[in-house]
Amino acid sequence: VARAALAVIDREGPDALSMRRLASELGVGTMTLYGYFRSKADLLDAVVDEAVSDHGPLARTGAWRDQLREVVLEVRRNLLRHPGLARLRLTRPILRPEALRLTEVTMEVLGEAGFDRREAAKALRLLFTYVFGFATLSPEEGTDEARRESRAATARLPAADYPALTAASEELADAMGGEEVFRYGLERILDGLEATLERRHSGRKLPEREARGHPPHHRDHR
Amino acid sequence: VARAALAVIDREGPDALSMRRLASELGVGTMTLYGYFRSKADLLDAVVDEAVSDHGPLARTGAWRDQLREVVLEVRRNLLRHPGLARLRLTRPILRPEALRLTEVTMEVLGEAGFDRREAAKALRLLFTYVFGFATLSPEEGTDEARRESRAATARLPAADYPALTAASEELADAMGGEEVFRYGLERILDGLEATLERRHSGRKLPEREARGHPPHHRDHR
DNA sequence: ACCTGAACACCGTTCAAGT
DNA sequence: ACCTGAACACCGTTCAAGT
Repeated sequence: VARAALAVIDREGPDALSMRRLASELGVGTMTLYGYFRSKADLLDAVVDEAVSDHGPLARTGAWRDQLREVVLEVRRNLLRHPGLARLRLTRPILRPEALRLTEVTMEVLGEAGFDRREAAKALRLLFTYVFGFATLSPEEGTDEARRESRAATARLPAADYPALTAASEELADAMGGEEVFRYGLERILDGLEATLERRHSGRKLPEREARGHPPHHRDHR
Repeated sequence: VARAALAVIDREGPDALSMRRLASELGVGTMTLYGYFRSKADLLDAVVDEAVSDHGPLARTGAWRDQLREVVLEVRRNLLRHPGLARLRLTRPILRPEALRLTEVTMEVLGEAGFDRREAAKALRLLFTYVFGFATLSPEEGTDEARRESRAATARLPAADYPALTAASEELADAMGGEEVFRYGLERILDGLEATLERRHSGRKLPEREARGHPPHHRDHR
């Protein structure tokens, strides 16, 4: 039942999915669907679950950095498989056991790498925020148009007031999406996690202020 | 005109804004709005522009890392000022000159730090993906509920199959949102950018494969 | 010209009536 | 019990008629 809804979304986008549309697609009365799902939100939850559950097994070999990359790329592949769902998933947290396998593996890897539970949870959030954010901010299907719009917008700017943007017009358009841009950001995040870990291993702990979430040298503007 | 729409969204959320609703709010006929905007999408563009334009001036002092943090926090403050708009902004690229001031400053800072244009564009994308992703994935208003749901979900899991998640149940709930979690991720990203820069300064260039977007040791699974 | 009510083609959901 | 058509309270937008 949810699979039919997923098919509609994959084919025509999430806006095309209506209860009436889906019902006629299935050859039943509209209200019949309410026998299976209490509301449309319920139905969408089921669709997301359906889509999330079909990820492959994860090879747990190699250094922690390689394993983290593997898990993030698996999440990304999952998101790209059903592009129309990325935005829906932003507001529907991952809660089902099958989907939490990826979270579990990530937490295990982070733990083995040397992060304590508190930091591992935050590192996990960073990684997932990035994959989900990138998938919705830079959807694969919209990249070409985003590039055109970016180029047009930077071309219109007065070079005197916007020297950096006009000079980097082409590079900015390129960076509107695509696998290479995604990979660059991911490696930087992994670099960042590695740096914290090295700092810890070398005996130097984080300064107390930052450990509490106050980055050094930061003046609060409120 | 757009300001009235923004007020409705701020007050009752983006779903409450309809052409009919806004028209009656303004005491005019529904179709009068179509004299100002060609469609609802047009109206929403104007609303986003309205909201984006009200950011303060940026102090450009300090090390590049501090400046980048400042700019990212300014974008975040902007997003938090109109929480209902975060999701809308995901699909509406920043194109208006005023909004591009922040982009310009970011590119300038990255350039002065030592990134070439190509890399600066990708670093910019990473930073913006993170703020926007965090704002939509972990909205301030939804954090409490997300924490409850997270706790409930991890509590339901069999500890034998999910050792890391059940052990870190509390930490994971804490990491569902909030300023400290945001800051942690931001500092990691800045660490990552710093690491690339240091690698470059020390004369060691990125290995050719990674420079082209192929991270080292990665086996493509497709 | 400018504004707008009626109408059209849709929604999600409630409710009561069908089998 | 299970299914569902009609109805309700909404949408965005077109079109033609009002001033």
